[in-house]
Amino acid sequence: MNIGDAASHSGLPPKTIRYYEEISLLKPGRLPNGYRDYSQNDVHRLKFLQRARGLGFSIDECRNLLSLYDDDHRASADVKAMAVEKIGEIDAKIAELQSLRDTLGRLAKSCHGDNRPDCPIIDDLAGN
Amino acid sequence: MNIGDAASHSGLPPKTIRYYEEISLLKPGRLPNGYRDYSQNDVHRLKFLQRARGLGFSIDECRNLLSLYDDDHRASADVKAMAVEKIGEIDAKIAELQSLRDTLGRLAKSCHGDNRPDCPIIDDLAGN
DNA sequence: CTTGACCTTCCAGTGACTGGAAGGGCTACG
DNA sequence: CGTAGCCCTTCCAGTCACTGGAAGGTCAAG
Repeated sequence: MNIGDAASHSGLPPKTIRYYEEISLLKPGRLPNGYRDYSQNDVHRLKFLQRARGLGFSIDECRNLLSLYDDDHRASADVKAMAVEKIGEIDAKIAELQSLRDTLGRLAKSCHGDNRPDCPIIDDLAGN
Repeated sequence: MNIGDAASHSGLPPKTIRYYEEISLLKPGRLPNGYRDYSQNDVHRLKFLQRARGLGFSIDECRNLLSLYDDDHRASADVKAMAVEKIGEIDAKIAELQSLRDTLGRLAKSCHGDNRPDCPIIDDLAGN
């Protein structure tokens, strides 16, 4: 299967797929004309990567997940530990964004938002 | 004021301050020995940038905010519009993370997390 | 005079792609 | 057989917002 087909089957752009190969996340075969040739297994890996990236795992984490995926004897606890840690990170990020949102919301609410120049948002940013 | 003092007053590392100068967010004076010399106004701009970046504004948005900050006659509506747009982006990001969190939480909960190899998290990533 | 902290510039790397140029391959149509 | 148009290849550069490090100049204290 050509890279274009692998792209449409996996939901990843060709550029990204080549990049994943460059950083050794998969190694498709090659046809005599030099074109990459993707097997069903390669496409599975690509879909796996697409989902894991979509869930917020970094490339390095994906590499770990793939090696767990490849290892039939791994303990599910290893995978669960990664998921739980990632959940913690996501929760922290949500809390941080929530606090930003609250601050900005408060500022926006206190700003009359008309043609006059005085603006509590700018005042706050300026430290007043 | 030296860059080190500007750094401690603004809460930004010297490297970042030099970078901000490189991308024309401020232009401190120079002493005869070549050292950068930061005025009170420069330090205000740096603090302003530190707060705005902390609120999640991009560098380009900060550039806009600074030009609004510099313009005594700008309408507060202009600033409010940026804040409101940013709030929308933050809300969207929070919703996205929340959905990731829910998915991961569901997967982690369904995984027994023991020494056995079968793992619903990996199965889900693999598309099963 | 030396030590150590500070400053300077410049170059390179991060993460995860993305865009574009230059060139070769493949298929269909006239 | 030529060519048009799409797909493929590699390689280089750019993104964003810094960050690290090397090589060297400056300054104050002891």
